[in-house]
Amino acid sequence: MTRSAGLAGLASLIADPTRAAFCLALLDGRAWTVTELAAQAGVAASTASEHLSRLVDGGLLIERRQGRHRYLQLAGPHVADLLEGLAAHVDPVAEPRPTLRGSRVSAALALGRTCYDHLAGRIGVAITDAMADKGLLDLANGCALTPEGSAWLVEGLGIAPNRLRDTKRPLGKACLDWTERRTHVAGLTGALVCRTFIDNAWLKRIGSGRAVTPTPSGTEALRGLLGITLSAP
Amino acid sequence: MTRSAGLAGLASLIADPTRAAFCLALLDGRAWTVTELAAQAGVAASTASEHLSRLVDGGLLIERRQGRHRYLQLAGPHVADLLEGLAAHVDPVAEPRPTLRGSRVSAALALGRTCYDHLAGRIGVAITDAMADKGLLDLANGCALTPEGSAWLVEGLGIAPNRLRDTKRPLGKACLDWTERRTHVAGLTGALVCRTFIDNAWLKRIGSGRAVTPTPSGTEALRGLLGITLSAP
DNA sequence: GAAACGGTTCGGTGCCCGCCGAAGTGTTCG
DNA sequence: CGAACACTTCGGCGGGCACCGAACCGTTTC
Repeated sequence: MTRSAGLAGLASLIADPTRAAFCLALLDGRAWTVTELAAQAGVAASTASEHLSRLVDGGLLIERRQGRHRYLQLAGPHVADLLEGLAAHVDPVAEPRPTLRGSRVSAALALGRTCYDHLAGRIGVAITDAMADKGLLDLANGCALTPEGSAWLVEGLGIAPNRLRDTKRPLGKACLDWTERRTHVAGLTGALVCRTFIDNAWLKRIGSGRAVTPTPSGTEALRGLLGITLSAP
Repeated sequence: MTRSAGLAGLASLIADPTRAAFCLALLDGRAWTVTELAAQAGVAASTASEHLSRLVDGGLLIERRQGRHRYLQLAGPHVADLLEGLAAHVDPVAEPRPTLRGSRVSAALALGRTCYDHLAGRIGVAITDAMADKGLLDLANGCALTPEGSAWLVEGLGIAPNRLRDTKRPLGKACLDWTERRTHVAGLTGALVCRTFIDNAWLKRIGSGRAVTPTPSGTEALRGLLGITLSAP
């Protein structure tokens, strides 16, 4: 009885279209302000403020107050997993008709973007496929990291071995992409790969958005490490 | 925009306490009638009927009409995964104070039960732990099935190798148990193990409920195959 | 200090939805 | 055939909540 109330309470946080829009926007892992989110969802700032307070109270978001701004972001990888899991079960929805300006934006997003703390888009899928081909990931097992995969992260990417001993998070985890309709690697492995690529300046963010694009050294690294050559957009 | 509406629509199906109670009851994988679910949730049959129609329309449940009965069950493993994922994120809730009759029922459930199509409770956790100890599962990787695990399913449990080539479902998958607060193996592996134990009459259902208990031959099989000796309840 | 800005609080409005009981349909059983 | 049963449909009631604009508070800028 009380258990169903808890489940319903959690679901009701996401059951409003405006709050759902906030959650989807925040899935890029960055921190947004109240006004930005209000504009994104098309509601008044007062409405957004109330919704966001509910999401914070419900534990889905955390807030960081700074001057006259209030920055909001997802409360952690578990929330991102939760939202991804839900979003993956939404039946294939009618795509909004493409606009001229919209298609340029979505072309950049389709090439590569952050999905919370890992990579998605064509780049994310290509990395996943290449790692699976080399026996580093086991796609039949929910993108599990193989022993060879652990070794590759350490020797190929230069990740400290103790970084792989996260007690809570699964090493490899499948995340369903909604532009490619393909799974790509998330979990601790996805986060470490993304972080390495950004830290090494192999990928850089476009503007203030979540889209990312390879730098020249990144294009080289993708080919050298994984044999990936991205086709033109 | 339309994407957030889809996400909100899916969440709103679970956002009602009565519908959430239905979903939790159906998580045992069996088919229930409208009247049974209405009694379980404490609402009128007419109310339950309307709720259940919504859940069917939303794709979470499927129905099978048979005579004057309407049997309802989860639409598939993906729905069970979805609900498990949500339920796992509900913050540790105040346990309902135990009643005398209730404690006997929950003792049986705590020992062993079906959780959709795999095993949960102390039996489910014990099997998972034993398989991990023998190197058949990789707990750090989301309960992924190792190559040794595949071989064990075929040679130890007598499962046909082609049964392991399910294109869609992950082989191993972690499922969080809410009585043990421990992960246990789900996914295709969990389903095959559960099915083998039931088919071999190593476990039998208690009454019409979802609780299961080992038979004498099952106690023997648990010790012989995995070295498991269950302590008294 | 004044003006601009980001955010919050507060009334008020309208809509949606969960609930029930009563009446109706179809099935089973005697 | 009639009674019991499982379920559905309908009307009506009540509560909750998403939304907005206006007023207000604190910060930044000029």
